[in-house]
Amino acid sequence: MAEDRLLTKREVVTEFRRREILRSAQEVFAREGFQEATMDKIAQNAGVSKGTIYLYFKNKTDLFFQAIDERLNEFISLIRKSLEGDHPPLKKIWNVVSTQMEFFEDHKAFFKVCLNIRGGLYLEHPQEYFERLKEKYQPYFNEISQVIEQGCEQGTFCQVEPMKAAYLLAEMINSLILYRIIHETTNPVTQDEKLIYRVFLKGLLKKGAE
Amino acid sequence: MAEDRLLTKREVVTEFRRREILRSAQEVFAREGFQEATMDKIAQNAGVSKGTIYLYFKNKTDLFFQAIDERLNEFISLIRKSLEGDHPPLKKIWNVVSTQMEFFEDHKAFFKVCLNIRGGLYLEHPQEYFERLKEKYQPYFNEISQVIEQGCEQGTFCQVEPMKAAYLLAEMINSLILYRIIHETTNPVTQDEKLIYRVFLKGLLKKGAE
DNA sequence: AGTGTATATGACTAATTGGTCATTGTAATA
DNA sequence: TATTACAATGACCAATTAGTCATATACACT
Repeated sequence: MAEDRLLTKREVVTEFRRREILRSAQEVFAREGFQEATMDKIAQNAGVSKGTIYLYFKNKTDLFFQAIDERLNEFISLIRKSLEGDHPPLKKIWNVVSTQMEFFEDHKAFFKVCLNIRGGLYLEHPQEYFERLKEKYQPYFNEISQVIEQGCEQGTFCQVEPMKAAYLLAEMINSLILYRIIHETTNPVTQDEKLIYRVFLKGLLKKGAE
Repeated sequence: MAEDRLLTKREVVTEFRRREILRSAQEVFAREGFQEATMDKIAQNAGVSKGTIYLYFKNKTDLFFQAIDERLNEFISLIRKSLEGDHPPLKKIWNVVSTQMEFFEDHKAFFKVCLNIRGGLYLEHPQEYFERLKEKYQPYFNEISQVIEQGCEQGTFCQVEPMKAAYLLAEMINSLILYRIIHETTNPVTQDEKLIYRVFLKGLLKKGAE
């Protein structure tokens, strides 16, 4: 922003509205899924009228993906942060596992939506939106796959396609989240983190390497 | 069936219709997802009129879940078969991996739908349907978890919660299927199978065990 | 062949809901 | 305070579609 004059009241309200609608949308979509979440419900939940939503968002699909987008940004930046610095691959993998587990634990409702749309498997939306999501996810997989590649080069891990291994890891984490949701587990996630860490890493470890 | 007299023409047609509608539904749901698949499309695709569908199925949701149910039966029975006989856990795990990979490879479209509804994460359907699906999946997880338990007892695997490990394995397989769908891979699945087998098993193997 | 019964049809209905727009309200500015 | 420009509203419209039902058709049985 070039100017940093005080915002007028109108600008403040505008920004507030936008965020309030997004927040409401995240809530309702997470609770009811895309189809059942009507614009009226979202509007009411946000304390605005339906027409107002259309001043801020092009249409329902647009609102849906912007709602997801916001959370996804948060997630990606957390992962990024957990990979900062110069640590050995083993340590970094551990960071990914625990960061993701804890984020999803904190946002179970969001996660439900996310699982449904990941990979563009959730039909009934224009392809382009999925393309954008895929791009958005890309850095996540890239970073993990880089870590794995490092491990390979250093001789810690045995030879694997790093990108595939990254997918493996991501879904191993998802699987235990799923388990927790289905079985309504509320135990601390620590044990699950350790399980993944151990299986994944021992699976990749080169004989003799530590 | 107590009697095995010849079926009348009417009974033959009736059975044929039912199967044809189911097949059509599987096709359209897989291609378009639940919402976009209209009863008219399914009817047209099956070569019957819309009203006819309602003679065989209660409503759209019912048709949807019956369509899934049929395929799921097929899948479960394949897995069952692959676990028959008295083989060591390592061999059995291998059988699960390759059976599932190949089944999903042959039914990618179905798999898309399945991923979306697994675990009841696909909202906008009555809960009871998910409960039934969950039950249906249960034997799959049970069998795998038994194999793992065996491995633990025999001292091949290290101590893990067998059910969680079963979830892990299932999702590891899913992850590579997902990878194949997203990247439109058509390579033979063999390599992917080996990757899973190796990571999962080496991850579980007890030190010193083979 | 004739008759009764079960099945098939598709025009129609009712309900839902995304999106619009004329009207009303409100903040910024002179 | 008066004026203007923009924001908010919600009744309304158009489109979609699951499900129905009166009518038509085809089969089974005598």
